Amino acid sequence: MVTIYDVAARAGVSATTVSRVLNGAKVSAASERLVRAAAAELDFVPNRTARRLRGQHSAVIGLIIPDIENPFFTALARGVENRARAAGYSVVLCNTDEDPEREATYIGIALAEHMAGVILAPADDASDVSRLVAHHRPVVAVDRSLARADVDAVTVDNRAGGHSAAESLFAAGFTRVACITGPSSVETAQLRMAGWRQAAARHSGQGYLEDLLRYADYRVDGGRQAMADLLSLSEPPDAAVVANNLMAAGALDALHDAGLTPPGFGLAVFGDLPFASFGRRGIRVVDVPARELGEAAATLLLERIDGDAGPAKTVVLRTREQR
Amino acid sequence: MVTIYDVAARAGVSATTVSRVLNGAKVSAASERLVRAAAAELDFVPNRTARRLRGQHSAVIGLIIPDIENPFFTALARGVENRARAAGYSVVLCNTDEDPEREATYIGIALAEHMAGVILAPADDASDVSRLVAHHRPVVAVDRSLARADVDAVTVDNRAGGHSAAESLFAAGFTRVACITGPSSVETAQLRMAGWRQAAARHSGQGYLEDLLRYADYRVDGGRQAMADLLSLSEPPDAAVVANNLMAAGALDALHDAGLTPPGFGLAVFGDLPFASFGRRGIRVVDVPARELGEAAATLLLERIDGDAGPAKTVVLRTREQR
DNA sequence: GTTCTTGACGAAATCGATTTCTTGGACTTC
DNA sequence: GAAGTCCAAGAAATCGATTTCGTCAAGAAC
Repeated sequence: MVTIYDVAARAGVSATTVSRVLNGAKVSAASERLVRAAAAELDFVPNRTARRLRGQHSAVIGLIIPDIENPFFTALARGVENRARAAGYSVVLCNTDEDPEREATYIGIALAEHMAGVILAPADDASDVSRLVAHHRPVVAVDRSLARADVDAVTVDNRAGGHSAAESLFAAGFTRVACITGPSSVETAQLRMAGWRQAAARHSGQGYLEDLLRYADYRVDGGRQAMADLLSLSEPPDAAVVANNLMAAGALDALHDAGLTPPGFGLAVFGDLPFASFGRRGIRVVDVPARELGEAAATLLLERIDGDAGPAKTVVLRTREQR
Repeated sequence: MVTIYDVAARAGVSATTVSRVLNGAKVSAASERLVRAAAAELDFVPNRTARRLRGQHSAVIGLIIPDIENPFFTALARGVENRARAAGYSVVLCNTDEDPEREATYIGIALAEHMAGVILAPADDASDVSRLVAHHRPVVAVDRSLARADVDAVTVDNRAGGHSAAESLFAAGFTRVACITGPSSVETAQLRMAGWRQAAARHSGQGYLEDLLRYADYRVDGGRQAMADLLSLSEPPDAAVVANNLMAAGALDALHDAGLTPPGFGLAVFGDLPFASFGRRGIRVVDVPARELGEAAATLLLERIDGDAGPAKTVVLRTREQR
């Protein structure tokens, strides 16, 4: 292992001088040349661990997401990374698999690693960031807010999105518009459903509302089963609002099995279906700006890292209906 | 910041004893109780930075991938993570966007952070891991091998996969089987194409081979354009082997525009098309075991970290044709 | 010529946990 | 009861970079 002492010895100066060269402090041109030459010859790599121990800060941001295989979260990660990189920070991605225990583990790691801050897409309402808050480590919640903690958050207007999705299906002439939403313990699932419910109640009264509502799990298989179940009703729906991209893939599969396809059967989906443009024709997509969510969260976090101590903010981004 | 000295003072013991309790060394039951109580009361979190500086090793594995939005690589990441977690390591995901410069930056970070090892899905043939090798840091290449470096690698039998994909299309009665492959500078693109070429030459002579071969960029738009281009030939193909999942999504789109769909038009694809099962019907998928690739790479890396100093190995996983 | 300023640079303290080396007391053994 | 053994636990060194403080010499000011 090459240390600054090795470099110093080789250059015939002190470790202090080497450190100064590395960090751009004032040093004579001659010393600087000697040090740079010695560092290059020895292929010296400064030890970040030592630097961090001394400096007490880390230039690393932790990003904790529930499902790395969901394109929504990878797009979000991309947004975080873009913004963080521009500010000189690296991003460490942690995948919890929707498991609160793994989430807690990663929060512990973020603490112990002295990461500059954490962006968390909470697994569910029970997510506990109190340890981060107690240690004054900046936190931003993204996608879902944390009801129980007073931290910054970035979300989208889920209710409005659900409402306009349902409205546009009614406007297109569909009359029995169902809803497949996520787990009832998840905020986004509740809000998107609430938007649908409001539109559906207006257009067709309270009558069939509960019949056409299904809570699933935000996964492909859950969407498939929910749609199959809806189609088996004696009076099946002729359209549906689906609350996320994965369930929509499953729902499409179930429709296909029943010989139905959009736009014959009306379908409005929260979030894009990447790599599926060929199968997406005729579907109404409520665009959830994943990358922008990530960018906004990173911006908030960087402000906190820079010392902003104001009260917690929530940023709400607009959803937009495509086609 | 709470340190072990604070805990020690509170418990009325020395820092040494606190450290021993934390690391499971022999300590009297009474001391252990005191220390644990004090640590809990103070919400003590051991500083990993200090621990790492002293211990000289980090329990963090770097995983460098070219495109975090490609499900192939996220599945691979999942495999790495599973294996690494089981062995007590954390995984840090780094996304290079196919940019060799960003790749070099992350390799530098891996060095400076003293990560235990690095798993690299190389951006292209020019990837330079010589700095890692020079510092004796374990490296495993995955998906693509590194011709110029003598390091462990995990790949799939790309040539055999390309061959059997083409063969199965011929066997199904198609006669003009095209190939859309990746950049000519990328090993997997060359090998998959070579497998197709071998089968195509046998079934139909050398005649039209070059007419039906297109080099694209492993991205959705590239696949769309290549397929559109092939379909505009005076004698268009009736089937195609597509060398990765993203290009296949684009190709399907182009087919759809031309009013063609599998299985009427034969399509064999390397890699799965997640979230697109509804549109995948009739497509032959050459299953690239992404997760298993990641697991195998992690296994190799962990062996190296544990001190295995044998000569470089290459592990080749079998592809499997689905349906 | 003496005092003051300025600038370059080195010695040593520091960050927090681990580890080696010691110490002191309890317990055996003959 | 003296010598030897064992064990818990503390003092201090250690990891590698940064930073404070101090030194020394060259040039400025009077």
